[in-house]
Amino acid sequence: MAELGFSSRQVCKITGLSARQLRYWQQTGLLSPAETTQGGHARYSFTDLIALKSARRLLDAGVSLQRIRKCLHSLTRFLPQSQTPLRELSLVVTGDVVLVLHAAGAFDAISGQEWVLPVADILQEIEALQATDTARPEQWELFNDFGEDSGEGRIA
Amino acid sequence: MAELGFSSRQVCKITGLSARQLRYWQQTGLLSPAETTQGGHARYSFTDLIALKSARRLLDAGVSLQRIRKCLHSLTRFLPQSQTPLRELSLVVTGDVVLVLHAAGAFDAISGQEWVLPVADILQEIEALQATDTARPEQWELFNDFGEDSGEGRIA
DNA sequence: TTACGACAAGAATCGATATTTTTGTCGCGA
DNA sequence: TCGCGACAAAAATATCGATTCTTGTCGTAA
Repeated sequence: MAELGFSSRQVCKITGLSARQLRYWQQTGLLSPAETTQGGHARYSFTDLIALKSARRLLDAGVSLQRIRKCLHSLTRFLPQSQTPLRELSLVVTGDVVLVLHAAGAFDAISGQEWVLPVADILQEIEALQATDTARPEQWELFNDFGEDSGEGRIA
Repeated sequence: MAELGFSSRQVCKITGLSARQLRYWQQTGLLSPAETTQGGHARYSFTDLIALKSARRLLDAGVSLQRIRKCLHSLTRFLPQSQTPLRELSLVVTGDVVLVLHAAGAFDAISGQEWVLPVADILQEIEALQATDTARPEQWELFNDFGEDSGEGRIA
């Protein structure tokens, strides 16, 4: 039976999560232990550990459980699991958003929208629109030329 | 005088912004035309165009003007302009956050915090903690094994 | 045409409160 | 020891009204 997996105690130690959390997450269907002994004791798999540890990280990064659920739920829609080896993903987290970075771009884990503004490309875009005209771009100055707290934000 | 720059009309055409917006943005100090004719007419530089076009994109991506201001303001703190050639940046935008992607990671344009979870690394972490034990990791399944709308989000 | 001033509709933000979630703690029984 | 049920504190979310911010539109003047 020792081969069955990790006990909740072990999981707590490894993941840093509390037993209460494991129980609640199981109740709410976020993650149930891979197996259960006849006695009704949890046995978490190694895979479970990875999931739990990641969830823990998201929590630490300020993502609420609810948001984690949404993200997980959405990700299955946008990531045909066969396609991208999920182990190679990077999750970029801010208080409000979980972005998934893969090969080329990035997208919001909840909406699935892609939102990358390649700043450099904008130059070409403008040049394309105005093949004429004399002024030539010197530098990208969107974020330059204004002091610390001189006022609100100024572009240029 | 034609060399001075772009007229507001031209800018509107190129950027897709309205004249009203240009005026307001100038009033609020977000972006003023590089120069002004004696007659008091705006002359935007090419650099201005880039800034405006980027701002437009951010708006389109759902970022409010106020947020754009904050981002711009914060970015100057976190990006010593000499350091990173801003033209090489990518801005990743979601409804609430503007992330700046540079070389290695990503960070929130407002807080400046870095937030990347390299999913793959978590495996090693666990392995390090548990050099023993029999269960071996098969795959990253944090986002697998739950149907479309079978319930809330389930990890595994 | 270009800019300005003024008014108004539409958005976004802010604050305070109510509601729901998540987690800690305790005692009980297997 | 492990899990369960129950209660309560803490956290997150939702809601609603009051402000404030953006932008469109119009009329006027240079």
